[in-house]
Amino acid sequence: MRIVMHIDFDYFFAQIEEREKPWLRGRPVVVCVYSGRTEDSGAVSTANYEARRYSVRSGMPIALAKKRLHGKGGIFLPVTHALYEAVSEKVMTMIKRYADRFERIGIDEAFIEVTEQTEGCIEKAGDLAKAIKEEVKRAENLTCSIGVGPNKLVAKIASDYKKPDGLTVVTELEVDSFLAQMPVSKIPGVGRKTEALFKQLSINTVNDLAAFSSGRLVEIFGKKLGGYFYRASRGLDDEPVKERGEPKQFSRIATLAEDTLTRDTILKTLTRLAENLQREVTQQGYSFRTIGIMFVLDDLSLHSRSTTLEKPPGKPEGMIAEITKLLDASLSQLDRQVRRAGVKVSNLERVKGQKLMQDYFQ
DNA sequence: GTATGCTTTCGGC
DNA sequence: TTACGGCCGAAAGCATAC
Repeated sequence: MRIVMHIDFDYFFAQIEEREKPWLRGRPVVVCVYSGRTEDSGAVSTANYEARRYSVRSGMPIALAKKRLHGKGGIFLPVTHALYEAVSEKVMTMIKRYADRFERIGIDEAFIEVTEQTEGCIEKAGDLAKAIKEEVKRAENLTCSIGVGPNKLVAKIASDYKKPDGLTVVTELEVDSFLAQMPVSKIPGVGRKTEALFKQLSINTVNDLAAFSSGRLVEIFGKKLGGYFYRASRGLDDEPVKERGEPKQFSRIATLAEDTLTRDTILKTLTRLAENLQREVTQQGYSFRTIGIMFVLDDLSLHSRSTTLEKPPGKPEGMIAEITKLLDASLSQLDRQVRRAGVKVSNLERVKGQKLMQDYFQ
């Protein structure tokens, strides 16, 4: 049997800010992405648990978070992404040393497979999880929550079970009873929409879901997703823990000073983003064949359009020319004003002769 | 009928 | 009363090739 661990750092950005500024401890701390449009426009990235007590959540408008924390001594800070990246790099390197295999999921999460070094012994895995938590606390003064289970699915649900600073170990024998009474929304991939659909079908708990036949689920959700739900409700999952490969896309998006449909205004922003993006992608040693633009309209709906070229655009001007074409094609279709504009490149290929970043550290 | 590739949308962090 | 980021990967939806 496999043993997999999911490690999730608690309110990562806000925790790092607290660590850097200890006087913030005990107060509601809200880390924000300010869009620059008005004083408070933007969204909440992360909030610490004091702020969450007042129902401040990731993704909510900053103005709403301020309202919820009115008179509560809330601290609002802008994101300092370079700092979080640097901290992430350190803790991930630390965690990797404990792993047979390591898979980083975003900036503050990772799966590790530990089957071999624990010889499949779940008690050893629990001790290992404790050791990881202690080292992370000692070396970086950060807490995390860890779930241990027979696969990625169970480990992920387990890490969410007790937080912050939690540790939940689920043995193979315990999987069914652990999952049975969970709300279906705890299953990764079940978001607001799927949850609502489940509710219509009187599926509220994982147990309810497990009572559905595989055929019925496939009918409703299709072969892939239906099959996934069928297996997930039984705690079954054989996704391997695998190193993250090469990146698949790069993008930049920005909020415009005001909603608009003026071609020139939008093109200026797209051009700036494209130049910035191209610099980054080139520096990282990639070329790209697919170029896309995307818009968030004034009702927050999404619109995007992309094109794939025969070969990578040689110079920035080539990229800008494509973006201009895409913009003109889009503008004739848009019936709402543009709030945010972005550029995306994909279909990446490593440029030969380019040194990998990691080669510099040998 | 199935595999493959491209574009657009969705959802997580 | 309303309020609203910046990324990423993957799914969905579609067309085409075999």
